[in-house]
Amino acid sequence: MAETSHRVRNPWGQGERLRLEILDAAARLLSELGGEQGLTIRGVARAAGIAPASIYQHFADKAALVKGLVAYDYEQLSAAMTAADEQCPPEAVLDRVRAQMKAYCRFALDSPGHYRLMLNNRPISRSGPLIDIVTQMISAFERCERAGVRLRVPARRAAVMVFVGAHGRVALWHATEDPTQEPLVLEFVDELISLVTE
Amino acid sequence: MAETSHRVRNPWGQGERLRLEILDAAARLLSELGGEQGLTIRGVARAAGIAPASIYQHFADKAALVKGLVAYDYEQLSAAMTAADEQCPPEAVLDRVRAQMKAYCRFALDSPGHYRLMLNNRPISRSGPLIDIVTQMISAFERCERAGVRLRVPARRAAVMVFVGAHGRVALWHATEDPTQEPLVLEFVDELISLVTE
DNA sequence: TGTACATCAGTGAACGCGCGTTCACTGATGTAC
DNA sequence: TGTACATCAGTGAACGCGCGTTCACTGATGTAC
Repeated sequence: MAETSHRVRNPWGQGERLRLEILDAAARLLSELGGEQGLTIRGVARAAGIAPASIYQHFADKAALVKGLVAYDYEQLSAAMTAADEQCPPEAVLDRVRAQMKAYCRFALDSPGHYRLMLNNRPISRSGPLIDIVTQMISAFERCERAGVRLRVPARRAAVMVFVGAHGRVALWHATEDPTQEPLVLEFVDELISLVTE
Repeated sequence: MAETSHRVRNPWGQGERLRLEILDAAARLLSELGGEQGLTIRGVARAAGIAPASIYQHFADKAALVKGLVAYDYEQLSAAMTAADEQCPPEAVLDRVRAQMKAYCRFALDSPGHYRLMLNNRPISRSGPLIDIVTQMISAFERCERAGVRLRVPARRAAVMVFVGAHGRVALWHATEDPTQEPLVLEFVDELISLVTE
């Protein structure tokens, strides 16, 4: 655990680097622990190889650190979904919906601790990163409709149902962590999408 | 907080009563806090008006206390669903499905702390109280099929999709705790059911 | 060019707190003889 | 009937621990003159 050699401090004027090192260490810790309960200032400091007091130069308190970590995670998730979308041929509109939702699930499956943290910090008001993701899915379904795909419910409802269903599925998977069920989670997305389309 | 008068001890031979008093106090505490983080041995002892050490006469350790509380909660949830089922005329098969799922959601809406605790303690293996609930929903959908209700997917899949969707919806509601959205959660159940039926 | 000082990155040691758990105990109520 | 003892319900005080946070500090690197 303890570093054998001491950390070399960042060069003059580069103090901001430590902020990222701290977030990185916190992210690693959260992945290892799989939950918020062990995510402590002292633990992060140990993981980053610094003194606990050093964290306070970059984050006002523990809440600010967690908030920073959540924002950091939402960026990753959002980027992964966009990348999955762009991987598809632009005219394969339903595949683009599928790819984005599966990227969402992939993130949740690969980083359960992160996902739980993101969703347990009262993230939903009338706006916010999670709402942005839902909005993105709504757009994707509207694109389907414009391309002639028949939906059994309005695009907005379809997006919400698929998103909510996918969240329910990954949340239940988190409750088991049974690796053999992992492919079933992604199949569930296909089922959901085929239920809202004709 | 502190009791003004001292608790009167249970009569000779009735020591087991305290077990229930402890579970009751823990349940109350969990409702007030809305989360596991403040559910401590010392907190429960305070809420029950006893000394922390007294808890160890009935529970081996904190984990055993939490386990006891979860079992206690599953009994309540299961009973509520059965009661809702029996409230309906036996031949109103779809209403019975709706009533049971809505009772499930009611519990989750009214007792977020309890619901989260129940679902975050790795409750899902090949058997267990949550699986029993899903099985009960599968039976309810099979009953619908036998009564001539047309399902768009097999009864088993329909039950899983509705259950997973409902869980997703309440879990997202927990992330907001916006009371104005509470009726929407129950409407979502109707939407889910109408999606899997024709 | 030297030198005094400001600024920077980061730390060591301490604080008070609440936690889970243990252990020897207290005092009331039952039972054996 | 009394009395010694067992059993019961429950406790007080202490333990060691890890936590979040504070504060005065150290030592290196820059800047003003």
